Amino acid sequence: MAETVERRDRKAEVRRRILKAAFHIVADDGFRAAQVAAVAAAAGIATGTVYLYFPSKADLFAELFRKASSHEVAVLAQIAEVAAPAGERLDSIVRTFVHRAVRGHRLAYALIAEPVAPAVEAERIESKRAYARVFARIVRDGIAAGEFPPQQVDITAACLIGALAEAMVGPLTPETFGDAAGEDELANGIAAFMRRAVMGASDNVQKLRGTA
Amino acid sequence: MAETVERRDRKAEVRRRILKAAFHIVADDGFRAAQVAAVAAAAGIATGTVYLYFPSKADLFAELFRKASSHEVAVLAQIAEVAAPAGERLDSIVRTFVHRAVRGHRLAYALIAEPVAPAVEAERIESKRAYARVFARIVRDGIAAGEFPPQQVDITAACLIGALAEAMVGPLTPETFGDAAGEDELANGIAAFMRRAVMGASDNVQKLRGTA
DNA sequence: ACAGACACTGAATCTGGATTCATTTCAACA
DNA sequence: TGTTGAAATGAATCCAGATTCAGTGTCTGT
Repeated sequence: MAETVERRDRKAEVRRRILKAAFHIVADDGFRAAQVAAVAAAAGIATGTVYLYFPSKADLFAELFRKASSHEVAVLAQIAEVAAPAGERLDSIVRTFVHRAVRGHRLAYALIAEPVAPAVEAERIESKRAYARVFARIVRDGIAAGEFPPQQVDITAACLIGALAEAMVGPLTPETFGDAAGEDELANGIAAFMRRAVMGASDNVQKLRGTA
Repeated sequence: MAETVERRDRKAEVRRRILKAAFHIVADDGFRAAQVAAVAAAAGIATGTVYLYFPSKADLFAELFRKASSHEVAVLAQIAEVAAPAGERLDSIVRTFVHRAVRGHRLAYALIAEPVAPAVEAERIESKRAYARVFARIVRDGIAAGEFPPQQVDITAACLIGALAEAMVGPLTPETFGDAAGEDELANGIAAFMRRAVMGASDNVQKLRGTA
């Protein structure tokens, strides 16, 4: 008979191992390579065993996606909390996002743009909302501080994550990765776009202020 | 025998009928509802007949996607050619895009965000490039006219189409369509975002200029 | 009116994985 | 060491559709 601790730990450990194996497959070769049999093999268990820990493939990968993307969001959310002008925080976020995406380009592509099963797509949509909340907070702060002009915060936030994602899709696409401009140029371009988009100003306003 | 004009016309007509039937299915219920058998039934032919006109389902829907999306792009491209300040042209484009998307929301969702087969996804990527070219042209004109500040045009263009698409995904999602703000508010919000993003100014600069 | 050639039909086949489950192995307790 | 329930196995099964093709019309030119 016997139930506890040792066994519970062992089960938890196997579960973690499955998620880890699945993560590595996705981070290396994307969701396209992520069959249940491949995950099981990578985890060193039999195919059927996966189903003792997850009700279905969709559940497994939805959980995986949620964990991976919420980690990414958390990294950015931390930056968003720093005590600094909103414009600077936005800048840091873009740079961090681009840097991490380029470094782990296959994973980034999987999280941002790779076709996935509907249940996983639902997690992606939720993750975009989470990113949008991070942006929304910064924009609200910026408006409150008089740094940004008044605007429809939720729309701005959706536009910002959309802009960031789309600007990265090209450069991250596995078949053509590496073709495009360098990371810095890309980050600068996106950051400049975003600065203008939220401030309606940046350099321009500086210039005008100076001129005035 | 006989490669008659009559026959050729008839074949072309059947081909058109298949595409039209497929289009209606996608426009009504999305790609998810678009099985070959359903298309055949809607076109009033047998399943196998579809394969006399298209080498595979993927080819059929790739062509369909290409036609539908290039029509949308053409509509916007026409607006982009009008002789008017770049800022105004951008505004018209957003309004037209939002209006058409809301009116045909199921189709818009299918073209913008619905999960599709890889071959169709490739067409979506190409269509995004086409949208980006329309934006790029306007941005270039705006810079040349001194209306917009210098910027990395290709990045701006990618960001613009990303922003536009992402801002529409929420409102267009079939399950929640109709929940969100009205069309005008949405279009205004997006247009304002884009104006700021390309001009780094809009109202703000006006204000500052007036103040100076 | 007939022979080909061509076009259409739709039930049967094929396919790539996900999922199941009868069987085997393991681990804890007597 | 034997018994028992839990855990693991992986080959067999299932599945949803795409694709095929042998059989059946339909048209064309003579």
